[in-house]
Amino acid sequence: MTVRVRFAPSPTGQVHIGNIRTAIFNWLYVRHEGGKFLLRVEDTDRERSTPEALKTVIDALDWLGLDRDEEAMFQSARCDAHLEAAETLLSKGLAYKEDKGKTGKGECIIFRMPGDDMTYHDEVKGDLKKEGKDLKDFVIVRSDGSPVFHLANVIDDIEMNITLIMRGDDHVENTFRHIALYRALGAEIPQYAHLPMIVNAQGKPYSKRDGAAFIGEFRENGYMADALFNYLALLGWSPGGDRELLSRQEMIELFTLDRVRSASSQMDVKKLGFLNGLHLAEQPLNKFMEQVCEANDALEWMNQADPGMFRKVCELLQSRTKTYNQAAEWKYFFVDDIDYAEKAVRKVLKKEDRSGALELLASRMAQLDFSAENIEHAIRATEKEVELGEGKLNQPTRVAITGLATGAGVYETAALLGKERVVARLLYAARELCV
RNA sequence: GCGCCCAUCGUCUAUCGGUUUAGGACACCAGGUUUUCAUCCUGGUAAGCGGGGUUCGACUCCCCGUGGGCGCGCCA
Repeated sequence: MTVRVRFAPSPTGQVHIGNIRTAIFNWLYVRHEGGKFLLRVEDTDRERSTPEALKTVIDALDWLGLDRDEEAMFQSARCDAHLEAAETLLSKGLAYKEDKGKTGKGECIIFRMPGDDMTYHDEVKGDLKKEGKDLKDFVIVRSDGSPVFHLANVIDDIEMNITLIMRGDDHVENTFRHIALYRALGAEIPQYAHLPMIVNAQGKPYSKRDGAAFIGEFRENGYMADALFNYLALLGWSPGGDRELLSRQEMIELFTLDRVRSASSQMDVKKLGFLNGLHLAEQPLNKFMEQVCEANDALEWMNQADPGMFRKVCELLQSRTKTYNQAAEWKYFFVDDIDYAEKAVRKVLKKEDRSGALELLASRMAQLDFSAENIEHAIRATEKEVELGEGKLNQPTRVAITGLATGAGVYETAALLGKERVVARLLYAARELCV
């Protein structure tokens, strides 16, 4: 029998990293096994399940490359099937009607737990058992006639022929109920695998209060899909050995459930950032450029940037970029009116007056055949002339021509900027900023 | 309260009873390279929650304790 797994989100808003991590593990597992990855939209909450929320889910899956193998199932369309199953259980005496008096709407349908002790094997947590006395009957159809999660979930998993259910471990206790339902319905019981939670520094479930928690936020913050995928895959799973930077293909080959941990793990944004830098640097230049543009499409100057120049800037800065959003700093390459980082100006230009040196440098630069090598010589010569130590004029030059204290190599940066801009900025800095 | 689950450096993890002075990565610290910036390189600090067993031998198995998480809805 071919392996079939599903990702079953409720489209009620943003997609949490814990949820998407569950999707990633399901996907990795099924791609490793050569089975089918399916999507079931649990949209029974008609109030909160909006088309926008559904689109958010789809976008998140697509962004991360979690491709599905069949059309999605919508739970809201399955109500009749759920109710029919409830009737079957009722007719077999496996469920009963009762007015628990909580809603004032009359009787609901309650599933009768067999009362036996139950055990099942969890693919990540091992053998789990629960005593019969702790397994209580539960409502499967509300008194208003709507099916409850447990029923809908199981019926749909049966319909979709799901062979392994991988989900968050907050569902561990539900599993006993679900298995009882499977048995009552005479369906083959799937395998189960429960994934530990992603927690914050306090050990509590990681939430938006702890930082970026939704997949859309990471995307907006300039992270790469491959890096987030890699990072999240490593949260609770390890291929063994010392491997961390992994391609999707490698992860597929290496992914097995017996290497999934059953202890919760803490989100570490710094490590994600590190991994992101690695993945970013590995990209082909064209791909990198494309992504930078996409991530910064709100920046007017970038949209209007000369393509040739933009390419050169990307080439120069790719290796030192951690997130796509950092490209917002590259503005000084493309506009005449640049922003100066106040702190850099104060520390590098004002603290010790470099106006004379910069003025002199500007006049030397103006005569130059403008190559990185010649620029370096010009800076060296200027330092000598004004009796500054070697290298002392590098930072002032950088701040003067870029407005920032960090960037690519200053000679290359100046060369790329072009003589006209460099000279103008040096003069401006010497006359206006050094005082 | 009851039930279930979990427990290795600050963090993510390796270790599937013995090749271990517990390895790697992030972070941090110190040097070096870069006559600048970012990288990069080298080194360092840093862990088996406590107590009992089992065993020739335990981080690894068992029990108790402690701590944390989850569950106990006509939510999903």
